[in-house]
Amino acid sequence: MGKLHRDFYNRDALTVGKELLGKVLVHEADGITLAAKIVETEAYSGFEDKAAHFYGGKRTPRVEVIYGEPGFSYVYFIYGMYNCFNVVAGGKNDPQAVLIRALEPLEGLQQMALNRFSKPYGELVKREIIGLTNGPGKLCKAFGIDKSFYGEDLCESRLYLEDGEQDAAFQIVTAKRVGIDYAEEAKDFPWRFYIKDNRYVSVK
DNA sequence: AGTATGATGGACT
DNA sequence: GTCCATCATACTA
Repeated sequence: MGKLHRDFYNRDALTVGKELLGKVLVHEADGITLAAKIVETEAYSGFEDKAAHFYGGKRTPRVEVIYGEPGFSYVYFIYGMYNCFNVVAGGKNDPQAVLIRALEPLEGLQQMALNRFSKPYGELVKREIIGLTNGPGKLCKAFGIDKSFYGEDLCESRLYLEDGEQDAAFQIVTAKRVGIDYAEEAKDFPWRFYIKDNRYVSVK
């Protein structure tokens, strides 16, 4: 069960987005390990993607990390309340990113419950259990991912990705991306990927 | 089931 | 001042 290394990320976002399904996101925080399987992703790819924060080659401090080496984290703050976590793909000066949209918790459920709802896992009702990590803002809260994780090297830090179980036989569903109605023709690009029938997927 | 609405603040023009 | 790669809650049915 190895940590994913730089070459994995050094491809276009559509490929990386698909292949990230079934992989495991791990955060080692203060002696507590949080781990969860990636079940939903979205690709943001290239200068022509009107939904992407780097559309048209826009290059501001916020998106700078996306123009750098692959395998780093791009975290952004949205709607005044939430953080979203992306993996930088593609090569240098080739902007590609994969938004992690949903996870299936594997380890550290107690801490995730505390992070999300400020109460122990045993007190969660069913919809809260699903709600731990079934959205991009939710999973960041559960994993304790905030702006301080901007630019983390996922190949070298407390936050990383590793291979999933080998028996992960699943079907990949391809769908439109979520929350980008402003993006004209790009809003219909089929660049969202999720594991069919997984209950943690945010939008079916 | 679905639809609507308000929260809340940083990035950018 | 405007725009968000969202979410929780409050409705209607």
